[in-house]
Amino acid sequence: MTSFTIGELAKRAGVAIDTVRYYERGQLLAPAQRSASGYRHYTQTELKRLHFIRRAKSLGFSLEDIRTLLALSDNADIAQVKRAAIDKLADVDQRITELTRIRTGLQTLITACPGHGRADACPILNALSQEDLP
Amino acid sequence: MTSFTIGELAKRAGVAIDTVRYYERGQLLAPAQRSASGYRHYTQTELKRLHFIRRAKSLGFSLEDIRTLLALSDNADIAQVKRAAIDKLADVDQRITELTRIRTGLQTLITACPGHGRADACPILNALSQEDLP
DNA sequence: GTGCAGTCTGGACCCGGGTCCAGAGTCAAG
DNA sequence: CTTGACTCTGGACCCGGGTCCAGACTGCAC
Repeated sequence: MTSFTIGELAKRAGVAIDTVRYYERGQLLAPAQRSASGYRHYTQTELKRLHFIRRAKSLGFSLEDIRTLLALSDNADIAQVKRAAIDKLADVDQRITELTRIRTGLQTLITACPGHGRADACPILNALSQEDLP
Repeated sequence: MTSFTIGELAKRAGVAIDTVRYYERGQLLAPAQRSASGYRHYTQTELKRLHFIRRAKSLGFSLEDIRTLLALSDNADIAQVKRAAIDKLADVDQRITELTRIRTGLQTLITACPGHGRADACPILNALSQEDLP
């Protein structure tokens, strides 16, 4: 089985070497082996695992979330993996809803603001200085 | 005009006293006055401002973002206010777009996952292990 | 066998957003 | 006037998620 060094691994995954070691400290990713001299050696398995970590992170999972996902996937507990994903989706939906609400508010204010004239004619100033936003 | 102490303010806004002082250090919120002995005194105006800060924070704005939003209300130049609001709107749109991308990814995986059976039938685990990362 | 790139370790540092603490001063009830 | 709760300041510390050393060792090519 071909193996490669930490530099190779990092390069193939597009992350920094320090990040790989950081993940190792955080129990997310261990090298398949160590050489006699202490060099870390990785295989496709670890590369996939690292890809998994990066992919999950890009989907908004924290490293803590990912630790959990990895533990589940090591157990092949599909039901729990699906539940974790559903929870995360609910999270994301919540954030989108909130942002959409503020977006609407901002849009309304911008549309109503003439962009010139007296300060008390500016709905943006009025809304921010006096009112609770939604 | 009724005023209250930092403890009152913190309690009414549901934040820690230290957080109020932290916001003050970060130029987000200053007391209306200081007593002769140095005690901070706040009014409804500051309470509203603090509520605004917490709301904006809960929506995912950084304190830096919030500083900008709040600066709008201190600014007499309506054209500049409007421009800043438009910038902020673009920010919000960007966040929504990013979150929507994440949401779509998650939704697709969840829909395709049977939630039971063999691990290699779980698209969540499989997708997270793929090498064709976005 | 030497030179240079790569790797090792431990620890410091960064940023954002707080949180906690010590020691001193203040306010108000009893 | 005392006592207990509150507040003041400056600075240390925490967490997450890295990033960057220094100094020593290793591996490979020439």
